[in-house]
Amino acid sequence: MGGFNDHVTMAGDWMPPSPSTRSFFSSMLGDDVRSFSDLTSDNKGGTLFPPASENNMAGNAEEKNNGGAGADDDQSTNPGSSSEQRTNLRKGLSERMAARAGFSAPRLDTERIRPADLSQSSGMQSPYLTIPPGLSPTTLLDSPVFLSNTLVHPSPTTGKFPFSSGGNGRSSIFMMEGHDKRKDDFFDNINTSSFAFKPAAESSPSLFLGAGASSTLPRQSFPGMDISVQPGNSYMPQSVEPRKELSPPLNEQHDVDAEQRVSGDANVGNAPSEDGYNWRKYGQKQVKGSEYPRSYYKCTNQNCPVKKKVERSHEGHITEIIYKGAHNHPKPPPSRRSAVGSSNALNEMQLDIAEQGGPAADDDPALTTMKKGTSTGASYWRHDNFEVTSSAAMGPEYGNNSSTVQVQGGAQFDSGEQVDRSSTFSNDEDDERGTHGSVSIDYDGEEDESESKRRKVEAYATEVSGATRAIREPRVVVQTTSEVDILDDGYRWRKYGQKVVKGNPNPR
DNA sequence: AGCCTTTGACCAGCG
DNA sequence: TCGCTGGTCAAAGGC
Repeated sequence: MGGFNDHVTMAGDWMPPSPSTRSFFSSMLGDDVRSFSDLTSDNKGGTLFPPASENNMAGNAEEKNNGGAGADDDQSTNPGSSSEQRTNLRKGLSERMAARAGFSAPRLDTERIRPADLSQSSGMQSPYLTIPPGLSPTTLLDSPVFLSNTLVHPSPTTGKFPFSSGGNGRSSIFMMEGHDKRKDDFFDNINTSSFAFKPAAESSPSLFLGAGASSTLPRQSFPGMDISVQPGNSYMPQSVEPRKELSPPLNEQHDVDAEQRVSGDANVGNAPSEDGYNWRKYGQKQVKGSEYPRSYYKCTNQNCPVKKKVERSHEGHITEIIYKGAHNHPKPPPSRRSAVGSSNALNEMQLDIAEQGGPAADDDPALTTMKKGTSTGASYWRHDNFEVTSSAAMGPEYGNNSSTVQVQGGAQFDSGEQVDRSSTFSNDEDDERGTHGSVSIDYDGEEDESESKRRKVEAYATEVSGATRAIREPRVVVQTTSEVDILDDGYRWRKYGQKVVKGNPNPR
C-alpha cells in the first residue's frame, strides 16, 4: 500500500517528529538503526542479525547470507502494492531478510539517532527480550509504565517498569502498522541495540530477561515476543505467552539465544497457557514461509471465541503468537496449567510488576494514554522481540466494556477482561511493506473485516514475522475487529491531533 | 473420566 | 477450475 513510502521517509524522519510515541520511537530507532546499520556494515555478507538468536537464526543463516540480493528486491518491492508485498513475502526468507536489512539501512540516519539510544541501550545487545516465564503479555500491557507514553522513559512516577517505558516506546514503535520491514529491522536492531528504556529497568529485573547482553537496560525490551491481536472478536488476548524466549532472568540475559532457548522458556514445551487462560490445542501445521510449525489453540472457556496461533522454534521458543478475538470471560484462577506458567519467572515478573508497577493499569493514566493509540486499525507494539499488533477494535459485542482491557499499546491484556480495542500506536509510519496493508485493512474497521482480509493480514504478519521471526522472536498479534469501538472503551479521550497518513484515506 | 495433544484429513479462500 | 495454503475437524492416544 501506499504506506511504504511513508515508511521510508519515516526512517529519515524518525528523529524529529512528534513528541509522543514517535519520539520515543525514534529514539529507539536510533538504537535499532544503529545496530542495524552496524550490523549490516560489519556483516555485510550476511549476518545482519545479531548473534544472539543464533538458535533461531541458525536456520536462517543461509538466508542471511543471501541477503544481499534480496535486499534489493525488497526495496523495490516494498513500495509496491500489497500484492507485491505478498509476492515478496513469498520470497525466501533470506531474500526478505536481506531486503529488509538493505532497506532500512540506507534510509536510516543511524548516526544521528544512535547516540541517544546507545547510551541507554548500550547494554542491550541481546536480540531478544525475554520475558520471564510466567510473565504474561497481559501483565506487560498492564504495567503502567508500559502504558504510559513514550515520554515516560523511566517513569519517574511509575517508574519502575522499564518495561513499560519500553512498552511505550516500543509501542509506539511497534505500533507501527507497517512494522514489517521496519519492524523487522527495527526489532532486529532493536533487539540488538535495544531500545532500552533506560531507567526503570532496574526496578523490575525480573521482567526483562532478555537478552541482552546487558542485563540492565535490556529489560525493557521484550525482544522476543510479538504480540498481535487480530480482530476477530475482539476480546483481546489477554496475554502473550512468554514462553521460552521470555524468560531468562536478567542475569541470564546475556546470552540471549542460548539461554532463552534452552532454559528460558520454561513454558516452552507447554501449551501456551502462560497468559492465564486455558487453551486447547486443536491443530498444528507447518505453514509455508514459516520455519516452524504453527499450533492452533482455542480458549477452553465455553463460548469464548478466542483463538491463538503460536509458532515455536524447535527449541520450543515461541517465535510468534497471534491472538484472535477477545476473551469474553475473566481469566480463570490460576490452576493447573496456568499454574505451570505461573511458576515461572513470568509469574514472578508479574508479581514484580504488580509490586513495582504498582498501580493498576486501569487506574493508571498512562494506560489511558496507551489506549489512545488505538485509534486506528492495527497497531503494533513491540518490545524488542516483543511485538504487539492490533487491528481494529473489537466489536462491541464482545468486549465491551472492558474497562481495562486494551490491547496493545495501551492495551492491557488483561486477562480477565476483554480487551476493548486495540490501540494503535501505530505506527503507521512504520510499516513497511505489507504491514500497511494489514493495518489498513483492519483499519477499515469493518466489522467483518472479511476474514480474507484478516487472513491476509495475519498472513502478512506471519510472513513477516516468519521471516524475521527466527531472528526476532516471538510475536504476538492481537487483532480486533473494528476501530470504531475503540473510542467507546469507557475512557475519556482528548484529541490532540489529526493527520492524514499515507495509505490511509481517513485522517488519523 | 476428563482434558489435552497429536496428526491426518477435510474445507474454504485466493490467485 | 485447479492448485496452493491456511485453518479446522475429529479420531486416537496419553496424562
